[in-house]
Amino acid sequence: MPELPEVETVRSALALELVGRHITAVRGRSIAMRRPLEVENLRAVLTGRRFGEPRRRGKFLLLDTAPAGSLLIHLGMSGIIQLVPATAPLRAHTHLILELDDGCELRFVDPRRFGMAMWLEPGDEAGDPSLSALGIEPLDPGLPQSLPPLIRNRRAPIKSLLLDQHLVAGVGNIYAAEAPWRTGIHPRRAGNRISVARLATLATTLQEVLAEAIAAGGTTLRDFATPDGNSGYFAVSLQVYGRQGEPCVRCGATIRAEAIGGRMTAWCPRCQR
DNA sequence: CCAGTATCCTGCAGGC
DNA sequence: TGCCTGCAGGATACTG
Repeated sequence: MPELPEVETVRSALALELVGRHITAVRGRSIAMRRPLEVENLRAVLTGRRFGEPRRRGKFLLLDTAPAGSLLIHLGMSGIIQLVPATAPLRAHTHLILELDDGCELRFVDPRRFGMAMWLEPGDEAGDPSLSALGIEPLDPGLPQSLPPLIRNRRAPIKSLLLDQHLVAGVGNIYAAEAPWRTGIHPRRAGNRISVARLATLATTLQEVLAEAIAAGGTTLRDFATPDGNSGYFAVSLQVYGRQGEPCVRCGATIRAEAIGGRMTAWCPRCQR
């Protein structure tokens, strides 16, 4: 379940190793994913192209190529990108393989198929429904300013609002639990019942958590067997997520968990209000 | 417009 | 041990 930090870690790893590589062949099998994986189309358009600097928008990865155009990738919740020698054993559920001019392969693996990989023409980026609807980048320095007005008139639980990619792009279930815990805000608290000052603090805290996770990921990730999926969530200690039944590391109360907006959410009943 | 729920898919945990 | 059930999770379509 890659969130923004994992995607950013993949991006920076690819920035080191993928830029300048030519795509010599494209293999795979067209299957249904979040958006249909169309291998024929990808082969036609990608073969012979050269990778440029990879970008990230929310949890989307944009692998720009020359001449213009991008491979748009979302890792869903079980997606993995591997940059490995062509001789490396194939993992199960490897849906797309790009052969490169240096004997390596860029592989897209995704057992649960919640992810996607599709071609994006140069002009299509603004018109793409997924990308154009995305909200603010959480790491944008302006977040503490721009987040409060978006939350203040909403009645949904803050946890659900943080997950809404139209508001902030890239926050997933883990950090939507961690940031409120750090700030002492109850995940069920309605957006319009949180003061502007607290929302600004929440925004700053969110940025801190994400930054720590990215920093930790950068050190975790050495080869580009990239987020190994299993390598788990960066060493960044998750302090509430998944800790239901255990003592709160801040106050000792027992961490609770319930579904909020259909997503499992853990919180401390004592220090989150 | 907004809030809440069902849906896709597989791996894994838990129960018997 | 092994089978079966149920659940997790991101984005989105849909319902009220």
